[in-house]
Amino acid sequence: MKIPVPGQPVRGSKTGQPIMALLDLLGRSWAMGIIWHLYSGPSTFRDLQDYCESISPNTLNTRLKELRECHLITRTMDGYSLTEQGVELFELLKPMGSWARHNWAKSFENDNQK
Amino acid sequence: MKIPVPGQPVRGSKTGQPIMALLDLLGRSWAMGIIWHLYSGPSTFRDLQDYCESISPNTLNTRLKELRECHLITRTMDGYSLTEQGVELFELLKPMGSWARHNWAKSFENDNQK
DNA sequence: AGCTTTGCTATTAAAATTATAGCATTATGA
DNA sequence: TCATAATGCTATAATTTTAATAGCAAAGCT
Repeated sequence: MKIPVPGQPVRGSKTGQPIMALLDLLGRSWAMGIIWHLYSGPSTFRDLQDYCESISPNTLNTRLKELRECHLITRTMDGYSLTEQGVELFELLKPMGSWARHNWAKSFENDNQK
Repeated sequence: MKIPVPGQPVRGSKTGQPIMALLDLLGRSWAMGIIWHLYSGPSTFRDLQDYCESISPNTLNTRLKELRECHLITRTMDGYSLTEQGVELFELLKPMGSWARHNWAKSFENDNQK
């Protein structure tokens, strides 16, 4: 799969609008999960495999490469970790966590009719 | 593909933590793009097809079903549109747009080495 | 009655993801 | 020092998603 770069054609935008490139990148399996997890600290490849219960090593490796080329993660002596930009992005993702818990999840409680 | 419901096993969480269910849902092709687009107003099925340049009708339909079952979009007389929750989620997604443009995209400008 | 728009379904092909095994380093430990 | 374990993967094949394309039924003009 082509790595989405702002300014170049990506899914959703022939001109590669940054937000579309970003959505393309993040909308791949496990991408956001990896970022989410790395915020709590650097992880080894195997840590990530454990965290992402059902990811295959191929996919994990592909995702890591993409995220690295897109400047969101990097390798350190302690394993993979977020770059400054990665942290910035996480900060934007973060509010989704509380919204999911406090608002979104609640709306499923009355889903027993159907 | 199983529709991710908070409280039930999803990719990334056997207990279905809300954020994981949300990331699973949004991390599917075009999901965030659809939400992004619908914020600008209700769209018909065909509008969405045009917007999501390369989506197939099957995938679009699948995604629409998922987003509907997860209370993020709904059908109105004008076509598909965001629910209140969908709007809330968009508001959380929105900052990513300016960050992508003003911060993230900039970091690619010096990527001509390699 | 014909033509268009809309919201799909069906079918097939291509691509992504998973599952599983396993290998080459580099510690670690006895 | 030699075995053992941890790490970061690659290879291969099976499965699942997604895309491409055609087309149809229902509703709305004209």
